[in-house]
This record gives sequence, structure tokens and C-alpha cells, in this order.
Amino acid sequence: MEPALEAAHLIDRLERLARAGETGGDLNPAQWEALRYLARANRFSRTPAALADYLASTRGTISRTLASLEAKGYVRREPSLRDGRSVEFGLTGKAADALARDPLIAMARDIEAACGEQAPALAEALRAILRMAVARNGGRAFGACFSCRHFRADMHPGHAAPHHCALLDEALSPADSRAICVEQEPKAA
Amino acid sequence: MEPALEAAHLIDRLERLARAGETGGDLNPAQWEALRYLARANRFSRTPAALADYLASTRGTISRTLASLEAKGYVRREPSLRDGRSVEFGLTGKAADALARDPLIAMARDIEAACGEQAPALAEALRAILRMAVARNGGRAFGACFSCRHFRADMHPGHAAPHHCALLDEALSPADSRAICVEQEPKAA
DNA sequence: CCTCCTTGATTGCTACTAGCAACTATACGA
DNA sequence: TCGTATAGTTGCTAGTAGCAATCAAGGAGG
Repeated sequence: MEPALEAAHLIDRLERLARAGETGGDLNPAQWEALRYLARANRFSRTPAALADYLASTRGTISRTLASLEAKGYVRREPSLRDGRSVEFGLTGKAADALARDPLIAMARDIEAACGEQAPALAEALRAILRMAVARNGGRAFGACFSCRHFRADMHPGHAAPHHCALLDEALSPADSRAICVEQEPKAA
Repeated sequence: MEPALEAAHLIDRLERLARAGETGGDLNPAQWEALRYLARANRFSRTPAALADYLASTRGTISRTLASLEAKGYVRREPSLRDGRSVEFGLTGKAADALARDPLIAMARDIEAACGEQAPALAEALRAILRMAVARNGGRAFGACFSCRHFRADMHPGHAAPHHCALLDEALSPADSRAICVEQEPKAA
């Protein structure tokens, strides 16, 4: 238990350092996290509600965060075609530029320097921890689409979107299937 | 680089989940971190300035955080005997009770469950990462006293405080030497 | 002893953030 | 068609962070 508690402390402290590096620019930490999420989420998941779940925040707060990003020109808003109540957000070129200078990259470099080829093992361990923590909190996993139990590979061979989601009944491109999804449920073990 | 970036994302997200579990009670995340720090810092390090360095925050902010904790009865303030400008903070019984129910313990349990006997290796990897990140930011390491280059073991054998700090010229108890210290500098490699 | 500079801490001010709750609009089930 | 649940926004309030100014105390040098 003691090394585990120590590890928890270290995670906390690392994140705090990273956060300190994020302030001072045009974006605050919450806005950075929103941009990162939108960059990695598939097209079913770029909504305020999904982002609120992902960040363990509330819809009101997220609504304002996205409004602020929109006002600053980082995201674009479009009404959802699937649900008239919903809106979808996409990144602008300005957001792509910003993400290319994401302060988190500095931390990734530290991880590389400190762990070297053990970085994949570290990521795997962290993923396992996150799964436990998410399950305990009753949240959603937001895993990669292709690792979902609704994912059907190569149902449309030869097409640009060869895979398929059995839950939403939509064709999936290779890029879609690599992105994270609000509906993702891990394949049964 | 990609697994490292993924790991950085995961650390961010884990911390955010932990933070969500910290709200709603009597204490906010910054106050929790202050309590945790005070519980682990040796007697040279329980000052606002040291806490501000540790949390990569400012003295003004920390001053208010500690004032709030004092008003709620979690910490006690005493003037420093070594420096008339400085104050030292100690935890009250109420703080000890709170820390026994620290939300971070839930995360530590998740780490145990997910990593099992690999938890010490995980902690070691995270420590190495933190060292890199701290060096990059020009901050202080806040390592354990006994791992410091100013630490002299057993200079006063048979006493209650057998060890010694060559920087501050003070005797150190075993508990002191296990605590984290604002002045800690790693032993030369 | 006196002076200048540095450091520890606090506080007025401002800007921003988070969350709750109320509200509108749309979807969906009976 | 009606009732209920869900997606999103917004008014309000409380709290937080950071900057800059201020006060107090150490420390170096003459």
C-alpha cells in the first residue's frame, strides 16, 4: 500500500507541475484539456456532454469553456446532424498550431528521458489504473473505438470507411477507429 | 514519443479524476495538497514559502490557502524560532482525521489493484520523471532528507536525534530523516 | 552602528472559474 | 399526443489565482 500511495502522490505532483507550465499563455488548463480531447475524440464524441463526462466536470462549466475557446477562435461549432439538441465542436487551424506547442509535450519528453523504452509499459500500467478509477467513479472509459465491444472490423471491405459501429450503426474510417469514443465499452475479457 | 505522450495524457486524466473526488467536502483540492504536504514535510519545511515552491504556486495564494485551513481548524500557526519573519504550520487532530480519509487513498487502492507488486517500480519511474520535470522547471526536488547530500548519518549515536544536517547544522530524528525537505539536494551520482 | 539589499509573509484588487439551478428546445417512450 | 428525459445555455454566487504593493526581519559590507 505504501508504494501505491507514494505513486499517487507523485502523479498528483507531476500533474501540478504540468499545470503550472500551462498558465500564462492564451489558454488555461481546462481549455488545454478541452483542445486535447477534441483532437483525440471521434466524431460521435465531440459534444459538450461527452467532454463534461471525460473531464469529470459539469455541462455548465464545459459550456463556458467551449464558448471561450470559440470566442478566441480555437474551435468551431456546428449543429449535430444526428440530434437536433446537440452541437459538435471541431478544431480550427489555430488550435492545431497551439497543440503542436502543447506544454504536455515537454512532460512527454521528460517521460522519454526518464523511462526510455519502458514508456509503453508505463502507459499500460497507467491505463490499467485509469480503468479501475473510472469503474469506481461510475464514469465512462473513453477508450479507443477499435477496442470496443461494438466495433466490427472490415464490414465494408474496399470502402474508405471499412469498419462499423454496431451501437450507432455507422461506418468507421481507420482514423475513426483509432480515436477515443464516449460510447466505448471494453471488449469482454 | 507516442507512448510517452499517451502516458502524459493518462497522468493528466488520472489526476483530474482524483480531483473530482476531492470536491464536495470541507476541503478543496489545493487545501488537500497543503495538508498532505504538511504531513510529509520535516520541521524545516512547514512554511508558506516552502509549500508555495512545492506546489509550484505563489506565496500570496498559499498564504490564503493556509489562512483558510487555519480558520477551519486544520492547521496551527507558530512563529518560527529560527527566523523571525517566518511562520511554521502544524497539523491538528482534525487534519489527521481528514487525512485518514484522504481521497487519494482510493486512488492508491486502484494502483494496488491494477499494478500489484509492480507498484514500487511504478513509483520509481514516476520519481525519475518528476526529477526530470523539476529540473526543467528550475524547481526544487523536495526529496527525502536521508537522500540529501547534506545528510550525515549517526553523528550523535545513542541520542534520540542521531543524524545530522550539515546545511542547517541541526540534529535529526529518524522521523525527520524520512520526511521531505525543502532544502534537499540529491546526493551526487 | 548604519545602510542597502534580499527574503518571508500578508493583503487589496481584479479577473476568472466552478458549480448549482432555472430555463429552452428537442428526442423518445407509452 | 402527452409526459418525461436529455442536450445545452445562462444568471447567480462563492471561491481561487495571481499581481503588485506593503511591512517586517535577516544579512552583508562599510
